[in-house]
Amino acid sequence: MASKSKATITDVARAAGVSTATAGRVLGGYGYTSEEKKEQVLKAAQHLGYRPNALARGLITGKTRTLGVVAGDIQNPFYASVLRGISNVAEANGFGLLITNSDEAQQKEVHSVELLAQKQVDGLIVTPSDTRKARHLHNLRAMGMPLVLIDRTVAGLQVDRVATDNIAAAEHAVRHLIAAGHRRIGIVAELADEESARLDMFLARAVVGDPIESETLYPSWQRLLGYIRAHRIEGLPVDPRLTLRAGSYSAAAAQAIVPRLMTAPDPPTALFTTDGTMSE
DNA sequence: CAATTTACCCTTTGCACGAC
DNA sequence: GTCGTGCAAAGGGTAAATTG
Repeated sequence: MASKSKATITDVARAAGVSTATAGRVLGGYGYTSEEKKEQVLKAAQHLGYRPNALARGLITGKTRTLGVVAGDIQNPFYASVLRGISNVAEANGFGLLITNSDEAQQKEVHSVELLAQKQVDGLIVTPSDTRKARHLHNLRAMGMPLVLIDRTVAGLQVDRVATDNIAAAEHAVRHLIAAGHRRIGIVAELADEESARLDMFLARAVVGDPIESETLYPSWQRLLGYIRAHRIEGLPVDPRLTLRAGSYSAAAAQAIVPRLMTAPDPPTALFTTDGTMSE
């Protein structure tokens, strides 16, 4: 009798001889209940194999106790460790997680956000794939959806963000290399070819020390900026020929491009990469 | 036949009432 | 006044029933 269709609060209430309200108060842990009824209800629930219906609960409370996460690529070790942390905190607070990949493509990110919003998540954690325009994220805020950005920011979007100071970190790392005696330090960056013109302009400005709006730069550009600033601080020239554009953050992309630099005349004595996966 | 209304899904919660 | 309990409504969307 207990197995056919799933037991509801009504079934438990009937078996325990109480109202659905009382059964609900025991099972949901809200309101007042006597020890006696509590025992009866729990016993009946156990016997019937009752499992709360989160859909119905969410319908009336307006909460799902579920968070949505849009990661770039969960196979990337960076996202894996970020997700691990999110998962730990969510679980400790009684929240579930819905995780999607954007593959760093905004179209997929928009699709993911829409899907998670339809699933009625209570909040979203997103690594925005485009730091300059993100209408869908602005819309989320306008509709009151709690939103936290990871790793990157979006121009004009006032929300909390968890990120590292990429510029300072890169600057620190490169100065460390300089202090160790290196004078020609190569940099392998994710930078794609189609951004080539913008990058050249960016490089030129950074090298002469123009103030740069660095908040909305991609992390790899921020690290490049840190690399350049370290040179400026230490009074070393930046040789553009030492800047390699891998086009992606994969180890394979780095492997394909680094030998060209190392076999050229006057090769670098140290290498700095803008992404952890490339240094493998 | 299309258009509109009703009935449900399952749980939580406001309200009323009785007991202490 | 506080606690314990039950009734009934509500919540968003849709399938089913009813209306014109």
